[in-house]
Amino acid sequence: MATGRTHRPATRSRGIPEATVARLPLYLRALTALSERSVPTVSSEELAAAAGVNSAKLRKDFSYLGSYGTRGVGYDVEYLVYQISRELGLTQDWPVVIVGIGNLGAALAGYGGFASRGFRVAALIDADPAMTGRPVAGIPVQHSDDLERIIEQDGVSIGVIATPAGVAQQVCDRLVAAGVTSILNFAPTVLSVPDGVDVRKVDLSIELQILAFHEQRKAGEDTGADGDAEHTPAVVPPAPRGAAGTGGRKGPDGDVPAVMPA
Amino acid sequence: MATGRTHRPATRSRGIPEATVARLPLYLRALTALSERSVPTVSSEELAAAAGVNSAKLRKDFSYLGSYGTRGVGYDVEYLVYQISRELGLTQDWPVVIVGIGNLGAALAGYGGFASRGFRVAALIDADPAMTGRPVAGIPVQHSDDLERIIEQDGVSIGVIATPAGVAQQVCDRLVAAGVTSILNFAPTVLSVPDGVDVRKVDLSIELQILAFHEQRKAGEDTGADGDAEHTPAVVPPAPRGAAGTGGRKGPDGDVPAVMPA
DNA sequence: CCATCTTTGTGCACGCGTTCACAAAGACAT
DNA sequence: ATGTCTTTGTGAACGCGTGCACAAAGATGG
Repeated sequence: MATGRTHRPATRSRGIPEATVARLPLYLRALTALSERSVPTVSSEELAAAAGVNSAKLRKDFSYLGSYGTRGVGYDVEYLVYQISRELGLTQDWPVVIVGIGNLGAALAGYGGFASRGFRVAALIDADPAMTGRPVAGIPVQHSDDLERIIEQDGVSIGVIATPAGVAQQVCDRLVAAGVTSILNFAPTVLSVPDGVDVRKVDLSIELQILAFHEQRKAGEDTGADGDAEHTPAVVPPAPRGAAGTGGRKGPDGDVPAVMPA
Repeated sequence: MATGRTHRPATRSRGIPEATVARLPLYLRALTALSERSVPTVSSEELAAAAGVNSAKLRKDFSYLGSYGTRGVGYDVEYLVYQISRELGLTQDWPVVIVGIGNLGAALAGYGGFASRGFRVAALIDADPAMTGRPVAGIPVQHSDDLERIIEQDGVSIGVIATPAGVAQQVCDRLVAAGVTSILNFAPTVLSVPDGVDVRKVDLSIELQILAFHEQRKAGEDTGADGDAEHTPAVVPPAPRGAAGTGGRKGPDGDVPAVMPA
């Protein structure tokens, strides 16, 4: 997955393991699909297959929520949808603000998956005055000067940061100061936040780099060439020290405006 | 984090733990920033702070790559940048195709972080004939009929899926059949792929749901109200069974075109 | 050349997460 | 009512990842 976990030291909230919490949305999605097909019950085996996990893991996950299954039959789909939704807090309305309406911010604003799960885009915020008032995905963009007012007025507790990396920390600080306690960060930076605030990050570049690693390994196995070569001893290591080698100008990252971290 | 790991059973490629691989891009980013500021060396303590991790963890991570540090001094920034880049396979060019040029696909196409790390957008592909030929982020969109030809011709091994969920598996199958062995999936579906193919997924909706869970927990602790209520015994469970309760029509998800999974 | 001080590299212990494997629970048929 | 068969729920073992704490390595100063 492209998700970065937070520093949260595995606080095991309310006895439900973090790993389990991360899978609940997966089960919920699979169950919702079954529900729409009017399937009354599922076995752990079937549901696990649909969610792409091990059936034993799924049963253990559900056991943390309580005993909602019937032996010899399986789980009642509708009931389970309700229980998981409640557990995840999706039975209530969550107003969300998106800060940074560039390519990515706009794409996120137009995402249909928000409303379907109790998330409501309360506001779009951007620092560019030229954007102010312009409707994106049907919602008028507001200027970042009004950030605090918007947060407090609408009681927003979840913020999405889709700004350039350079301003992400500032935006984060303002969000937190205004009362936001959960942040989804798309900017390529490590955000520092006070205790009690959750941060999750989504980083396209990191995902690609991880894929590249495995891809390289696959290729290396075939050729046997450089794949398992010992760390090249001393030959041709790039000029150690000296003036910043690469390019000189600030790299394409460093404050990427658009999508994800580098 | 918004990243979903694959089913890969912790294959520990080449002796480097998967968890370490996932952090290397983080270190690399921090090191690149230092390099641009012409900082010659860093201690594990400093670098760890910049990357947002524990210093012991960082040292252990680096120990898997070899002994690149100097006791009493720290790590040579340039040298480490080179070593990590090489380890991640970023010293070579990785052509990437993006399939599904909707809001998200377009945002991804315009992402500057690609080129900076050896990733090159080789092609944008969409099934809508109206899109064909239209330039997005300076690259003309090609029709999905040509998918196989493009993959083989450019030797593409990494594919990004940003299509609606409904067609994601088909697209995935075609990509794999054409030779792609690494996939980054933004569609809200569990993709099944043959052995040897890596899949990572990015799912906005899941991230938000995880945040909502913790958010609810925080709120529950304060009021003490519903926060720790036992799973409501038998009262008011939503109509178990019966015609698909919710709406009837296919939900807003199910084949979300835009951004991420539900 | 020796002493001191800094910082790496790692052995070890601990805890979370995963998986196996099975007993218990209940549906269903007779 | 009883037996059989299916499927859950979970105890226990295992493995990975994390973090502590320290010895070894090397720089630096006298």
